[in-house]
Amino acid sequence: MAMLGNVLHLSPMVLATTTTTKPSLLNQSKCTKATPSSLKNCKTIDELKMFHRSLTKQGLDNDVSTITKLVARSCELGTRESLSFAKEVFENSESYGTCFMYNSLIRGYASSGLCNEAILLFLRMMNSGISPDKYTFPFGLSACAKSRAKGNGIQIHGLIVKMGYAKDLFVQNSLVHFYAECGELDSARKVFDEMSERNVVSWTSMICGYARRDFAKDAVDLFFRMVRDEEVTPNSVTMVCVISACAKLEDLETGEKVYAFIRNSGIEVNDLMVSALVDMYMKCNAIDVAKRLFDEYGASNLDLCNSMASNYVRQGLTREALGVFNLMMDSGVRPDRISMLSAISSCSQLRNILWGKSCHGYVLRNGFESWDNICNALIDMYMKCHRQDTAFRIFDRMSNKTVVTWNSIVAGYVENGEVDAAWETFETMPEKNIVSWNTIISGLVQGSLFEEAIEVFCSMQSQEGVNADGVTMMSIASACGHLGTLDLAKWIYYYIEKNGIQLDVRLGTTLVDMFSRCGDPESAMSIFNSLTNRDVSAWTAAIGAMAMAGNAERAIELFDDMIEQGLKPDGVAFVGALTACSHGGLVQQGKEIFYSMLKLHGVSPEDVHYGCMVDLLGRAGLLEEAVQLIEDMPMEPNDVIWNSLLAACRVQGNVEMAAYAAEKIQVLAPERTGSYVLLSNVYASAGRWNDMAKVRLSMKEKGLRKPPGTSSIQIRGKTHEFTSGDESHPEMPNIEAMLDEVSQRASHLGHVPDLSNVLMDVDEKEKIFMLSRHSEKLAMAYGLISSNKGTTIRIVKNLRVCSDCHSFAKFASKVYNREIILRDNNRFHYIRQGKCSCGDFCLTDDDLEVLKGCLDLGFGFNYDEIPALCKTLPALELCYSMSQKNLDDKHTPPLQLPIGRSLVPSCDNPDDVKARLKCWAQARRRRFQKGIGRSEFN
DNA sequence: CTAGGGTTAG
Repeated sequence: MAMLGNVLHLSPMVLATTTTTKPSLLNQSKCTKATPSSLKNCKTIDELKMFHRSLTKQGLDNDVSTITKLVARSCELGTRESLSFAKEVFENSESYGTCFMYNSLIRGYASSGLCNEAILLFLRMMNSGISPDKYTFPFGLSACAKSRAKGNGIQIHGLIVKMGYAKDLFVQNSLVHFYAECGELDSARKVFDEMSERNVVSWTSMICGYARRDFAKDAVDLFFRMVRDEEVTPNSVTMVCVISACAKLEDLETGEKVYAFIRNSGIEVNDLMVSALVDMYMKCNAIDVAKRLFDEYGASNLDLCNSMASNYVRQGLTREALGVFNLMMDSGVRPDRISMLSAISSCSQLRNILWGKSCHGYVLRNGFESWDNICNALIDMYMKCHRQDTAFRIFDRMSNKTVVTWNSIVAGYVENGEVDAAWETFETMPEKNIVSWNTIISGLVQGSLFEEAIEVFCSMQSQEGVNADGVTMMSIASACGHLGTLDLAKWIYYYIEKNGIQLDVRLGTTLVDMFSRCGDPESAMSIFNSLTNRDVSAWTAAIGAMAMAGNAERAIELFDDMIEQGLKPDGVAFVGALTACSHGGLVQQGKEIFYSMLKLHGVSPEDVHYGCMVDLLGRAGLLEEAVQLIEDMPMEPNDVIWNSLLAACRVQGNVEMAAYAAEKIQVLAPERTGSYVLLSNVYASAGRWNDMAKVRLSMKEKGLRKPPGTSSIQIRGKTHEFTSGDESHPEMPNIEAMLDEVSQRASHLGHVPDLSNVLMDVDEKEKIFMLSRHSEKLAMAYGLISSNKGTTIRIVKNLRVCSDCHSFAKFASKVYNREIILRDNNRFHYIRQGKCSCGDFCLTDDDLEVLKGCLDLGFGFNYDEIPALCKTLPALELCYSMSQKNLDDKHTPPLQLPIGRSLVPSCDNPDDVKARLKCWAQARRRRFQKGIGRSEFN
């Protein structure tokens, strides 16, 4: 990613020799006599500074060899301060201008991860007329390899050939390493194959190249070729690479073989190898073996601790990770920045802001904040702990500038002779990279701040040098799915294609989910069909898409296909299948799937699965069975389960059971407002106004309020959000006119407003008005007037859509010939031609017979108020056509019967409703037989 | 010259 300008065309200004800066003041009294050999004892930057001071005092500061070692030592410490000091010493001694000095600093910068600076130095050296030696190229290439500066590395390769170093073994080795690191394994292999002579390093570089990319198998193969066929003796570095390849492959067998090889060949097991072995055992899930090794080699090995801790974090064993961390501190090992990454990540997973902050403090005290990955980990931690402001502060302080921008800024400073400023430019906060942006965006998505996430994504677009990757798009697609905006979904898909972002299974799965949540199951399925290597989550997303679209049969087919393909369904997949059954009213299949979970697939049903079953049985009117299931649950039923039962009671109109369920919820989750609202709905439907008032009063006493319902609709890229009774929209007069028109036409078709949806103690007229101003109605009316004729209207609602608005949508779809897709917090409603895909409030053929009779007797009805009878789709259309005919027939106008609240308000038992309706149906048949009545129903 | 462990997603 770091691409500096063309080596040969770099502005000479950048390369201008800089003047000296003054060394910082030091505590002179503490100076001891410095000799080149005492350098080894310098462990801190202060000691190094003291050493330098002492050198200067003794007049030894022009000993090139010592100065170079000092520079190298200082670089090794790897803090900003130490590198700055190294640079200072370097600038002071530049009069010596040796190749050796340059080599040392280039290497220092490269090994500290400051590759851009290293490359700049390399370029500066090339342009200053100092001839490089065979060491300069490897150092320069190492910097290019680390920062993946492919272009610069290729240019250096050109220079190598031009200057006649192409046959040098060391240089060739570096080229192999560079190409492998940049993912150009073919080029690396070409250099490797053409070498006339190879040493361990050549082999190791190539093996490591394979191991680091996704060719771990090739790495292992090459290793065995090296030791068996070529009889080259590996060293510890080779072994570390091979072990890590086994770790990647999660191949314990080969790993153990390699370990045996090490013991037989007498290679000394060093700390790094132990770390690699521990890592390998951890990744192969042999935690106990890893732990044994860890205990054996002790906690004083920093690398080993880091390896152990990071593996614990990866497996979500955060407490164990922090335990390792504490152990380190106890044994006096100072955690480095790699340790801190694990530590911060643990705090982030634990959402422990207190420990997180103390990690941040440690980071600041040690100067680790100059590393981008440390900053990114901190941003993640603060985001997950809901300290968005702090996260953003760190994020904003990170540099926006790319290397190219840096180059020109530095050039400008150098031109004006502002050398300090030029170097300071490199000492700003680390560059914001794609991970930083991804961390912020995903943090916002996880905090349900979806619009904000998309906003940040948009501002990222204007950042030069930062390009969205698969991870970015997963977060953005997830945000889009929550917002339900199809236009955005389409744009996201287009964006991914246009920018050539690799569509792997994970991203593909997110897109399937996104399209299905945006009400476009066709696109969801076409993406699913295009995916190769589908895993269980991909299938689950497709099952969910079909379930949400109301196509339960297809969902179950997919579920069966998945099993047939040999994939093992997991808990989430079962939730998808059971939800499909529940929404499609497939009681028998749902039961079969539920009971097959443990028996056939070895997946223990969790509370969510019981919730699905309660939902399934409840919707089908099998309340007793649902209660029985709850009682048989092996775990304590939670509030979600009771809420499923309560919702079923609402549909079935079972007051007593509703009250029982609500009571349970109020104990388990007193803050759950929805249960009060549902219960008061049940009472209202049953006409038990006193009980309803009591529920509302107790809500008030507890200070609970029904969250405001909001509905949004996108018109020409702009989102319009409505709340209930909201009159702020500029087009309100037109919206109101439209609302009146729809409700008038609906009432002509026999629709009676379902006032039980109004939980207010007001008179009937007021109720009718309040009902007519529900947010989803406002959004629909606005959609009808402001979008083109015949286009689909898409609404997203935060709460569950009320039954009256559901009816309203069906009438509107029929009358205005519009497809309406309504998404609420429960499911999707695809409404076309007066019918809805959701499966609720729809009738079976059997029920239809009953309803025909009902109509025939002159009862108008409210589609949504026929509980227990409502299952299938085609029925609704028939009902519609019947009521249409009813309307046309002057002799049987729609009757205004006491059905506003419920068809049979006093009746708690759905079977009674059914029985009564059946009587009517029989009456109708008798009339037909006598030749009275209308024959078009046959 | 070559080296394990590292941040973001679900």
